[in-house]
Amino acid sequence: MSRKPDHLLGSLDLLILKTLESQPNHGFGITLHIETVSERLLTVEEGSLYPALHRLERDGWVLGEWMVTGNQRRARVYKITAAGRKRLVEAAETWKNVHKGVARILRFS
Amino acid sequence: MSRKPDHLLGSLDLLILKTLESQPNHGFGITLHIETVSERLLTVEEGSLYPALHRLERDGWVLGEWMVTGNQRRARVYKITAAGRKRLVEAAETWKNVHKGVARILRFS
DNA sequence: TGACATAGATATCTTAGTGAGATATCTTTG
DNA sequence: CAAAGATATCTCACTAAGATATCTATGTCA
Repeated sequence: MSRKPDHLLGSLDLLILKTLESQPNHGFGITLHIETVSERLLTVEEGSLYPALHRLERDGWVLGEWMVTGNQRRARVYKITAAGRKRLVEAAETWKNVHKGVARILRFS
Repeated sequence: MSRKPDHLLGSLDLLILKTLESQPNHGFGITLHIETVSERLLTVEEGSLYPALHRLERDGWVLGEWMVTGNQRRARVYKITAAGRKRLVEAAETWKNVHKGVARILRFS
């Protein structure tokens, strides 16, 4: 299957926020979640994911902290913030509207 | 209504090709078509549209020529090419798959 | 005449996403 | 034990799309 560039079509922030809605998770876990739940329709490159997480944290939509575990493995766990939840609602709304708009074009052109 | 950057989410090429599928049209007409058929859910900025048309022409998906009319008004009319039709099918497929993937995340997270 | 719609172009800017490479630890298996 | 593969994060260089803003010009209508 040829992987097209830009195949996430600007929905990565939405996907991350939605993934964190129900529970905190770390970057790698978020990737797995998105790929699993989408049944491999979506893939997430590390080079897209980590910058996206940093952006989301910078903008206050998520809060990350280094996980403290028994072992030495480092993992940065992200929680969605209150602002992030509002942002999620907004982003989902936008996404649905764009989808609706595009669907209308695909049907009636 | 606040206009978000990138609100077309990478779907502009698809929208243009789909618009041209049934009949040739010029840039301004394409804009009107997309905005009308989407019932104003989508808007197309000139600064996005014309570069997109030039890209599509450069890549051979559409063919443009200056319309010859009785008056002095210039308009460049674009037709979709055979390659463009294939590209359209592909792009619509990709779009549907991404949509399906995102929808799964939005439902089951 | 002035306003507005039609029609097209482009320069600059920001941003997202990719690809590639780097680092490091943990687990499994030969 | 050693190698391989999975887990986990990060960053740099690059490309490309889309937004904003501005410009030109014509046609129409009040």
